Amino acid sequence: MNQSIPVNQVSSISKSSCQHCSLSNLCLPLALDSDDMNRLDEVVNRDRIFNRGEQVFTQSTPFRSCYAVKSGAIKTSVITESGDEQITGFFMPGELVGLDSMSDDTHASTAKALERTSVCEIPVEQLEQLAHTLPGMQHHMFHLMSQEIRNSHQLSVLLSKNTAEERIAALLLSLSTRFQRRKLSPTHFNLPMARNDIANFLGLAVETVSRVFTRFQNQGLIRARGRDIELVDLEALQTMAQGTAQT
Amino acid sequence: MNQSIPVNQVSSISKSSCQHCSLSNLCLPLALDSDDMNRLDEVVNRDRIFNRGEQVFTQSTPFRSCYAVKSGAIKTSVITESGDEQITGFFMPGELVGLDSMSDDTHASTAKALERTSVCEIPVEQLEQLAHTLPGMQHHMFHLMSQEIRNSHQLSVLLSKNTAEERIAALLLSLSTRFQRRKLSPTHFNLPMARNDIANFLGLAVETVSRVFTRFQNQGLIRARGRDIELVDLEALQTMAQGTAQT
DNA sequence: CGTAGGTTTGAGTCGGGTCAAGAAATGTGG
DNA sequence: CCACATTTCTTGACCCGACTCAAACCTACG
Repeated sequence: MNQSIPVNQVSSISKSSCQHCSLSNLCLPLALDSDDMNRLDEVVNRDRIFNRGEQVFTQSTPFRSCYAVKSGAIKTSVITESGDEQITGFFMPGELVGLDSMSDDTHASTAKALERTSVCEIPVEQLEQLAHTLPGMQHHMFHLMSQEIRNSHQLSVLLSKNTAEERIAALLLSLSTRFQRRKLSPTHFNLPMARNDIANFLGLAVETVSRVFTRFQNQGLIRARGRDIELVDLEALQTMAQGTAQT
Repeated sequence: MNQSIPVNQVSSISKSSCQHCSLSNLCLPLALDSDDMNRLDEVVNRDRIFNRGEQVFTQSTPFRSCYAVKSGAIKTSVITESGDEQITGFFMPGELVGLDSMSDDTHASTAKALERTSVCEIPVEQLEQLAHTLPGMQHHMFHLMSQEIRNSHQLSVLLSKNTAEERIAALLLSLSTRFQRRKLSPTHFNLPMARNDIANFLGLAVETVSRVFTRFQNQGLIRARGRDIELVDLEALQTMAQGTAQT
């Protein structure tokens, strides 16, 4: 399904570049002119592929790079001392992973591919260097990081104020808008993550997630067959997710 | 209690500066040499005072500045469409407020003084400018922002994985380490916020917070008289808050 | 085709929310 | 400085949403 994005996967033909990447309007170069973009191109390590379940980076290991998702999907999570995992975010094509680690020299979280995923690796050192030389880049980095803060705050709101149904409605809508941003159908898509991951992310038990999905189905809000999801009644979902800004 | 911090409150005598501020090891200048610090000094608008309950900035209003807390305490919160408030953080002296707004030209949250509070106002425009000229400054900004992301992730973990008791233990310990960082007693301090705020922040009902406080008291973990808190059994609190990184 | 994840459904329990009502603390004005 | 008002905090009784435990059912894939 995600394969419909025309990213440069035919690595042999013509060196790929940020300029020609279909995700450039979502990813880093947003504010850069074509000259600056070439500078960015030089430091990016393209064509890194991870299979489902493989770790892109691991909590507490040295922090070297951020990663921009090209295709596929990634989840990030933190492991608590007591050993259990809390998923802190899902990252789709065009989104930048690893910003939470820029305060330290080790990764603050673990990133794992949810499906076969390709990423661009961007060494931090060069990134900071670049941000220093290009004001637009610095501004964009600030932008992305503060966006990340907001997202996390939104998650907190969700976790502390909303019911299971509201949380799930909100997640579905968030995914919907993100698919739309990539010019894909906002009402019919495949979930990149398992029920388990959804439950973990939203602070629920798997069983609860499952129950809510079937409840939504019975109410005619969605149609779900495994990971294949169709949002039937967007309106209803939106009012249900009420005060929940979409990520 | 907080008055013990020798910040420059006698505004008339000698122009105050970042260099002489007792909080400089917590606040912005961390990575700056004295020359750079002078540059910072020039753009900082000192001596802004807010009384308890006054707003430092308001969600959705134009974003112009970040604020470093000099004395007192601030809470930030986001208001959902459905009208209720979610507190996203408490900020103590030496901490920087407003970083979540750097992605937009309007504030992502509202900041309100919990008690009489003095802050340094730092215009963003100049801040970005400064970060651009001073690599150390840029790095420090990245550091602070990613720290903010981590904190927020920690909050998410707390909200989705921990019981009422664990959440409260974690908050108390977080406050404790922050007092300690300022060379104040880590075991005996005044809560800057009301029970209500604690409840809101931790996703609990006020009643629950109250109950847990008295339970802790009965178990001999703390001694609480209103906002006056004494941590009696740090050990026990720490094991209770187990997999919870201290902010 | 068989095994292992992943997903769904049911039954029972409990942590923490809600509602209600005092008790303290804090503020206000005369 | 005191009487009153208002907010904040505490305690109790009750209830419900979501968790746990348990078991069956898919579906993908070697």
